Amino acid sequence: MAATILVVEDEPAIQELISYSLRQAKHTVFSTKNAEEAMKIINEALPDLVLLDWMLPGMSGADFARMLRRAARTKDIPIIMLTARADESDKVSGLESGADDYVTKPFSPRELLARIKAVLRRRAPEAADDVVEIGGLRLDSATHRVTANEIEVVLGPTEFRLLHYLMTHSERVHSRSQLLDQVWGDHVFVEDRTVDVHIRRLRKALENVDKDGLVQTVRGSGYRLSAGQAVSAG
Amino acid sequence: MAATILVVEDEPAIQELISYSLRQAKHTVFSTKNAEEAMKIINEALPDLVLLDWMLPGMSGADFARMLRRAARTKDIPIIMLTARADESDKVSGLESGADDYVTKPFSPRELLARIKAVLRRRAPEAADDVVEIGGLRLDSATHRVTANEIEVVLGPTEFRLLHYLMTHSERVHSRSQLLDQVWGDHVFVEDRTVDVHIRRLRKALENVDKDGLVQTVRGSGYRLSAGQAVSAG
DNA sequence: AAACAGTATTGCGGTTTTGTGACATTTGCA
DNA sequence: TGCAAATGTCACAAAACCGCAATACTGTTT
Repeated sequence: MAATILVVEDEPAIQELISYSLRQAKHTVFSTKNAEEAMKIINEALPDLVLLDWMLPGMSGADFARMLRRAARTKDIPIIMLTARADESDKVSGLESGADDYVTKPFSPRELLARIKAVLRRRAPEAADDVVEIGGLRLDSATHRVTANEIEVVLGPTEFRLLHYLMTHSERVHSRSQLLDQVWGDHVFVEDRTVDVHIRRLRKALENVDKDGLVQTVRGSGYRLSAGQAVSAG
Repeated sequence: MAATILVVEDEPAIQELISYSLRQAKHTVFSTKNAEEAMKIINEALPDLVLLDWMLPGMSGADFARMLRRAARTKDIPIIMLTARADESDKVSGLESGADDYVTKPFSPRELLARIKAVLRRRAPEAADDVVEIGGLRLDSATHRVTANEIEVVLGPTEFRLLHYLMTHSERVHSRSQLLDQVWGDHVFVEDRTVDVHIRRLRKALENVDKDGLVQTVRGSGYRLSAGQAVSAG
């Protein structure tokens, strides 16, 4: 959800407003007043999206958009054009130049954010309908369901993600820290012990379909999901 | 089968005839005399199809079609061109400009409707199905009716579209944003939470026929319509 | 066997996400 | 013009979740 956005807008006031609200929404913002500088920034690192003013000193926004569209490296970056209300033909040429959407000034920060969200979502590859199946347990991310023998296992969001990760990386041992990074997200400050709790919740839910044995503890290392059962001698 | 159609035609008589027969066929119609106005309408919300007169005052139909094809947001809208006579070169250029089909004047409303149906079907293979039935709930988009066990369920327009979408894309989880895009429209700006309210209204209506369990909440992800029950062991 | 270190369980307070009913507007029509 | 249906937002209640920490276990090491 949080993305890196390049804002190309010469009016300081609008520039300020946009940057502020984008940052407020957890996005990372780079901003410039003209196309030339924007180009430099893009050369450094590709943003996830470009907010481009239609009227710019020097190279116009439309021309800049077209340029981005022509270069292989930048042609897939979503572009949202900022146009002045008045003339409709601007919108037309704006979109023709390759923009994914446009927002007419004046606009509310809220609207801008909604548009950004929509464009980013549209660009994101349709979540592949991936279905994983291991040891008689089946997880379908499209329908967001986990079943075993036709019986559904009800899981909370975190347990679902955790199981998803374990299933797509089965047979391997994952330390608690690794799980926190992969399942909770990078740089999240949560106790290692919390993983235990979620593993516990996951196992409990799997007990209902007799599949709790799939989640195994590897003492001193972490956890592992494995179809091969852990046999305790004894 | 009911669709939203934008008619761009400058001759009042023909305009009238077309609008009348389209509405008769349950389509929603927007109409204008020229490309410029048409652009404004499209900026508001995308129609499912555009009926475009080849000859238009100002920007020509062909140019307008090309323009639509170039813009990312509109390039997938089906276009049917209305040409003055069976002039081969017109047809050719018409199709070249990006039209999906063409109809030569004079034409019968019947022929026009057939072409429209064909084009829409080609574009949306799955939406062509007029009747959907899931979990004992039956929705007929032709008669705009929803029934369960012979009993009719009364729904408002939005709830109807929402249910229709969910039924034609059942089992899958849809986020609120996705639902807004699909059910409300491409360029509308409303709160995510609004979806909740309509889901609520939909469920309430379905309660009358004991089918409200079909609409399920997937916490953290969105909603899903499913015939399968969530069986959670205690 | 006692001391340890690593795990399993549970209960709980605090949050976040949903469900709901009420309300202000807008829209279509009578 | 006035009414009724349809809609988008709110504010508050209800649920579902989370992460933590205290406590109970388990397997190892000395």
